[in-house]
Amino acid sequence: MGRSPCCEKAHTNKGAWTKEEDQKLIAYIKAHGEGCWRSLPSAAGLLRCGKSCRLRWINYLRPDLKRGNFTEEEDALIIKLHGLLGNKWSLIAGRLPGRTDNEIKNYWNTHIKRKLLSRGIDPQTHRPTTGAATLTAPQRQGVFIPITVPRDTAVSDSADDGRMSSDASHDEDRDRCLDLDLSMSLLPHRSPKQSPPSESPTTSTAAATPSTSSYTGGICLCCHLGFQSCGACSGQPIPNPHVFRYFRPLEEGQGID
DNA sequence: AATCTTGTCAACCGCAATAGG
DNA sequence: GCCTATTGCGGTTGACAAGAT
Repeated sequence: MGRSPCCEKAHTNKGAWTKEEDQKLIAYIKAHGEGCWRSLPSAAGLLRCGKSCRLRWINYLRPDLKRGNFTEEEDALIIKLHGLLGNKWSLIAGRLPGRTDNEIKNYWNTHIKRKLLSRGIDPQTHRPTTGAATLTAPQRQGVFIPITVPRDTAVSDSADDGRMSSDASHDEDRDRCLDLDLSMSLLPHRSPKQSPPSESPTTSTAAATPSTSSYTGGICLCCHLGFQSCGACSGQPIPNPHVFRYFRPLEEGQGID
């Protein structure tokens, strides 16, 4: 039998949205807010399924969308995040204010993929296309990251209010280990009323903002995932008690451009 | 000018995760 | 704990535009 369709397909429009439909959707959401996508179409007088309305709003009509070309900084950030997260477009989008997962996915498939290939980098594994035949499981899962971000790219600082650690550590470790400082909350997202904005100086994005807890130490993502001796954390707790941190040692001869 | 090819991106589809009863 | 409804995500498609022939 299978599951029932998300909506009565016989009575819904498909394809490109008209201006009238857009206006109805915008007006409804302005009046009632987001959510209840299932019942929204009928309530808003739209012959669309809820899914379609949600997608239209999120990808096109939301007022906080940036639109326009991606900057070099965004490019670099997407590449870095893809290297860590793989095709988790919504997670990547969460780190790029004003960008949607769909937009990033499209941009990746049409621009960045080609860009990486032209540089001789496999866009899936983020490794040089030559000699990348045998990959370990962690590598296939995107744990290994290519070093494709130019040293002078200001991603870490400008795009992320200083959370990316590019300061201070201009020692040997800086050349040996790329600290992406990609923090993921271990705990449920805290609603704004519970979290004074100034409370978490080390986390900028709302989605990554951990709540206070009794956690006593951060966790290296490699160790958490069970990869033995990642080398970067040496099993030591990470100062920020609420985050995973990912480190990837550079390989011999592999440098930051 | 007409046709073909390629690139772009909005939208759809199916599945998985989550919420609620 | 189970079942169903709903939401969210990622892969894919198809319409349209731009460029090439």
